Amino acid sequence: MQEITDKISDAVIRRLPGYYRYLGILEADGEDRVSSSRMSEDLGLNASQIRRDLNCFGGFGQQGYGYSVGKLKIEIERILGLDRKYSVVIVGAGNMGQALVKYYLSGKKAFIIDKLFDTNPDLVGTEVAGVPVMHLDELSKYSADNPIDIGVICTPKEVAQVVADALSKANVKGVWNFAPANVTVSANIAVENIHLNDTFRVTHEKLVTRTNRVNKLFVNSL
Amino acid sequence: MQEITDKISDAVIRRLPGYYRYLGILEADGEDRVSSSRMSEDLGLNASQIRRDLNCFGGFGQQGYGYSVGKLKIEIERILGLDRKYSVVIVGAGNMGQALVKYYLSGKKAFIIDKLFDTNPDLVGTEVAGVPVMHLDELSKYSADNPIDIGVICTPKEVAQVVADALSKANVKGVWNFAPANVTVSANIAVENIHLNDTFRVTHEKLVTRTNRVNKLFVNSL
DNA sequence: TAGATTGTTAATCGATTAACAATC
DNA sequence: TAGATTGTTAATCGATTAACAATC
Repeated sequence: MQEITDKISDAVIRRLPGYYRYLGILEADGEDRVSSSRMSEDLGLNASQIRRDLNCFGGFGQQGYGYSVGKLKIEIERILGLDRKYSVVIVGAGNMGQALVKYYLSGKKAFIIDKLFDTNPDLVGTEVAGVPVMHLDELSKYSADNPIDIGVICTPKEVAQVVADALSKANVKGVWNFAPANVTVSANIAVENIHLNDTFRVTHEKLVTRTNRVNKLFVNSL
Repeated sequence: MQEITDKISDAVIRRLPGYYRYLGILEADGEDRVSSSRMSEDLGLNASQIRRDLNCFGGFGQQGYGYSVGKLKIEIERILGLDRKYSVVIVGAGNMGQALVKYYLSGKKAFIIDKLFDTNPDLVGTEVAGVPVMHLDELSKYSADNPIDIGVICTPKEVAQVVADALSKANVKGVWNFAPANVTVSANIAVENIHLNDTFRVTHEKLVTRTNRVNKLFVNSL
């Protein structure tokens, strides 16, 4: 495994998924190579910045040629850890849990959704897109036999922390929390509080700000 | 309306929702005042940075006292534009659309979800948490009589751009796109491509990186 | 080879932090 | 008033951009 150094900044890491998505589009279009200046145009980023970003992880490019789309995509996939497989369980088989299964995580080969967990008797025993829904009480027993990499919380916020504790006991290695409340776990578990709510707020602020630059009338009428 | 200047950086704006959420918690706990040093401890940010952030918008604090929780919360609410009301329609009444209605946008007084739109005959004519589901073909007529501030795309990615075009024609002022594909609209409409997928990737990268700092064994075993 | 484009250094720009005078 | 804490300036730090030598 490649040594992950602390010197790669969050600013760089935040841009990687965008590069990855872009390279996927190029690949689908049958493009073999891409230069930093082409990427710069398409992504609206400075070409120097792109070269510098990609160089954080090693020299993927070739002078006079540019970058190989396929090779670069594979490298970024590796950096993002998407070349591995992760066992995922989702707690909460409501709309958000189901949306993740059917819509956002389906077809992502890195993330294998093994089980959904819920307490609703109408849902326990059913399947969502082929993924069985078990009762939350069975999580502990299940995890004893089936190591879980990532536990996803898609419950109402009132029970988010309780579920986080249950996931901790189930020895998950990371937690993605989609409930609109912060949860805490012990320091050896990675946790990401996603706060979709904040997205709305930031989004909206961006809306006002960005629009303001374009057309002041619009802001005032909004 | 307060003049929105261009000099407020994205870095500051990204922190505002966190301040807002934190102040809500303090308020619920019955706290009247808070100092930048207390916020610094609780939020893990530098106290200077917090004071500087809050000062971008005017002097909300008082020397020797700190900040009034209630007043500061109202100020940030105003800055984020959450003191207004926005007419929202959601296109796509599947799991993600329903999750937004029932789970993430319910109880947010700034965002009024007027209608859901879908093409599925099983859904058209039903209600989701009291919000009627109309056929997408009716969007144009509906919007002629009912101005829409924000159109939300919760469809499969294959139709995201078509829906974005329909929303443009319906004269929405902003678009939130939850489909995992970029959509483009004319420059006078604000668009936010949310890319929940990227959240997973970044999240996961953070997971690996952060954990690496804590416990190298963990990374290697993951 | 000549042209193109990277990798990388140096310059710039912006954001964070420290320090402290202002002031409640 | 004295103590506390902001608002703000100055110092530091880090990220972005420009420029160009290295090199394919």
